[in-house]
Amino acid sequence: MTERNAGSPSISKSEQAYTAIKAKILGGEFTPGYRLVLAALAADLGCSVVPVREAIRRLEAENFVTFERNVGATVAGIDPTEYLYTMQTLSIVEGAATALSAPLITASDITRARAINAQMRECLNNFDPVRFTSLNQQFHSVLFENCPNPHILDLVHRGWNRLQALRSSTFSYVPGRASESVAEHEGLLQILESGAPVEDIERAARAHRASTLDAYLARSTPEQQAQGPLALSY
Amino acid sequence: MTERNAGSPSISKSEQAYTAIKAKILGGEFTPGYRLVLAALAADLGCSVVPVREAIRRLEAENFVTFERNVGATVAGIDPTEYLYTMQTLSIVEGAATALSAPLITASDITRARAINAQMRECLNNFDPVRFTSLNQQFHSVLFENCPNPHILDLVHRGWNRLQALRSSTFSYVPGRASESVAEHEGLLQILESGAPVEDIERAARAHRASTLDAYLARSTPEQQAQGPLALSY
DNA sequence: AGATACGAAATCGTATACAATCATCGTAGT
DNA sequence: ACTACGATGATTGTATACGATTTCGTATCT
Repeated sequence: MTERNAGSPSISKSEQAYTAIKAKILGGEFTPGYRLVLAALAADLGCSVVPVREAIRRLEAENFVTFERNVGATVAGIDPTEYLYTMQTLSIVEGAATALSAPLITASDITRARAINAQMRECLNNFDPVRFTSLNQQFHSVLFENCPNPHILDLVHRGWNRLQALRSSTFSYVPGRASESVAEHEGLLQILESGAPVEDIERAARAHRASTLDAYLARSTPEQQAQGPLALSY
Repeated sequence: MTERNAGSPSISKSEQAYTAIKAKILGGEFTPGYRLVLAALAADLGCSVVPVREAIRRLEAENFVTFERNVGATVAGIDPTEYLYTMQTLSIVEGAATALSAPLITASDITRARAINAQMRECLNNFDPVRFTSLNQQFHSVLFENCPNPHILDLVHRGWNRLQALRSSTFSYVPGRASESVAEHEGLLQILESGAPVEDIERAARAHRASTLDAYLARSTPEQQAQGPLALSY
């Protein structure tokens, strides 16, 4: 038997670099505007610059970094409107993913989601934002992971990643929003159980995200609020 | 004054490679399944393999090619369901982009779109698919280019690119669909002129794409038709 | 003092070289 | 005849080297 990867990498440096840099962006270690210097990253990762370049170009194509010729890469999303745009985009693709998943969802899925939401409710006392966010993602994953269209699912995942990057750097949590969110989750589950038409499910999923955005906007500057019709939930 | 780029490139080989390869994919020269060999591409482009690698990783992040470690890259989308998924995704993001553009659209935009649609109508005799497709893209551009959310706009553009790649390789045009399309365009314009609520506009934009998909499905195999609830237009 | 021109340091861009890995095909053994 | 195995060629993965470009500090001129 040909023993594959006997302790040796089998995972390319390029992949390692991609994962490591992305993790640092998502984790908030590299905040928006941070300058990504090839040589420094390479030294940090213990490899040469070539794999790092590849990783950065990939991250660029995923809109996690911006790149300028002969100048270099910086972590994207320094603009506060970025959060608005990301949330809006996510509301659309997540709404669609949830709607497309709905016909395929099982009773056991619903039970699982409800259990997660119960944990979120418990989590409201001694509020731990990290745990709450993780549970929130798990909850929504149950609702949209059945989506048969891989492209849409991919867009949803990218949106969540992007959101995580923005959250761990610039944007803070809105007090009181967490408990609202838990309540809305229960509403979503009931709509799903009732076998409502997909249109209603999409509308509800969108509205859920839109109200998170509204909660944020309510505390933000008038200029941001005047960004035009951003909600797109009916 | 420092003369910038005096005849010299100023555009990187990496960028050239990216553009060239993407163009060949979109143009149908590299059809789905085509094996992209680094050395061959590099020789073709007159550069070394490093820029080509970067270009390919970027194309991978945009889902134009699939990549396997130590094996290489192949042009993506060989699966016929790919067309369904792409159309569905596009119906969602384009619907949203059109709806978000609607409040910002001007009377002159409408006039311009109507002129383009008139050219499409003329084009129906002596049907030229390439010209028709180009006009079609121009028409829809007018309707969604005002979208204030750059992320969504980017997704729409990617969708159109992806569609073009699929069209120029595997999928053919559905006879008779073109004239239907022109008629639907006029309907869209009237809804926009009437100042209908964004919800209606989004619905109409989705439905327009959905009916193109339906026309395709009507001639395809039963297995594809049984792919589940793909329409998501109400 | 302010603006401009110059130069050095930092950084990116790409070619080349070589190691690592995988696919193919021929050969030996059953 | 068929399968297991090993050599060979093709292709990818990465390091290093060096040229190209930008940036920024400094000196010079007005």
